[in-house]
Amino acid sequence: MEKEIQNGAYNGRVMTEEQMEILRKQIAVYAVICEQLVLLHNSLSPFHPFSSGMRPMVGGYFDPMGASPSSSRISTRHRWTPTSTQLQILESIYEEGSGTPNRRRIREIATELSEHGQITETNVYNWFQNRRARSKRKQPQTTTENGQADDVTEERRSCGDSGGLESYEHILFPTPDLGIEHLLSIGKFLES
Amino acid sequence: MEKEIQNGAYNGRVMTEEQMEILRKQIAVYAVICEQLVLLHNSLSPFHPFSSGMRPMVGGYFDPMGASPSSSRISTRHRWTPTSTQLQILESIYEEGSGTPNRRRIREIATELSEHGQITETNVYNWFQNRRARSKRKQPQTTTENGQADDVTEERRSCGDSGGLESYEHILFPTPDLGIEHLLSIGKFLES
DNA sequence: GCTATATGAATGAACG
DNA sequence: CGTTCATTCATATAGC
Repeated sequence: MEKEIQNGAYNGRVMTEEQMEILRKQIAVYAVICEQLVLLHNSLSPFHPFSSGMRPMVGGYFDPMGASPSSSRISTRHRWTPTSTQLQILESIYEEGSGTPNRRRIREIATELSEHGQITETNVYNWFQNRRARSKRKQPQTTTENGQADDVTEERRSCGDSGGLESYEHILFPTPDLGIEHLLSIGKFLES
Repeated sequence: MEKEIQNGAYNGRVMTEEQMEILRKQIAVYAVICEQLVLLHNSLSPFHPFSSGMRPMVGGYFDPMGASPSSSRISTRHRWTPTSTQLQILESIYEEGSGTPNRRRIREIATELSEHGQITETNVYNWFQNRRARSKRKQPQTTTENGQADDVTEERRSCGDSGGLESYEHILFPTPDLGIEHLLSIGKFLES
């Protein structure tokens, strides 16, 4: 079974995939920020806390997306997946022994593969990187085959209590001083 | 995490009443925005909703401010990961355009950042190198043969028509490139 | 439904 | 400095 959403050649939506991804990320960010801000707000303003209206998850507010028409499958395709054709080409190139595709080569490959589906140079780059790393890790048993081969394979998994947002953790304030009025207008818009 | 704000515990904080009011308003606005955004997020990403246990405890490898000091807890991490505070500083320094930090500058930065978490000069050096390299590679991402990188000034890439979302576009697409990451950093910053 | 695995993507560190 | 490696995170798919 293939991915339901495939490469390009489809739209009718007013947002591109990239835009959707940006939207999703920002939403996630704001959601995280909010949690902290509500706490902060309540600690600063004990007289009129937000808790009363702050019941987003359990509903009871007003169902926003319930009746939305286009809410069926908003396509959460964020991760590129090579098509079978692309994979074949990639594999064959990988096996050619040109272990290290240069930047030019990457570009060539990307250009070639773009005829078989949506792809970017970054995708190609990542694919080769991952391919190589994976091969190395899976088959370190060339020389030290028997005996002690299987030491730690999958062990660090236990510590993975990540909050899920680590990879975005690099930056600072979007604008030095985000105007309150601006934010307030947004807030009011959201309320209605 | 606990809020020890409340009365009397002013640790030399210097905020005027006006500033406090501004802060409160911004918090309130963000809280409202968030409420909606959490809903939106859940509708867009049914696989990992924020609803239940939403633990934004992201880079919790070790406590930055030493609330839980000492002990051998911190020895499990091999790769340095900048804390949110460190990242903010690094980003701001990077954006200052100071270009190539000298050894001396590196040392200064490292010294400053060491107050916000474990860091070495090598970390700082690597960070700047990677940051620059990454930025450079980001440009040829566009497959369009537009050529000539569009200079990033203050131009907003508002994509005009976007259904019922046009009112959001100031916040949803603040900058074409590093919008999300900035925002996320705030989220992390607020955690501490 | 849940967890387990595969794999694309992010990023710190190292190499030349 | 540019490129590459190693580790980890994120998520889509599969198996229980």
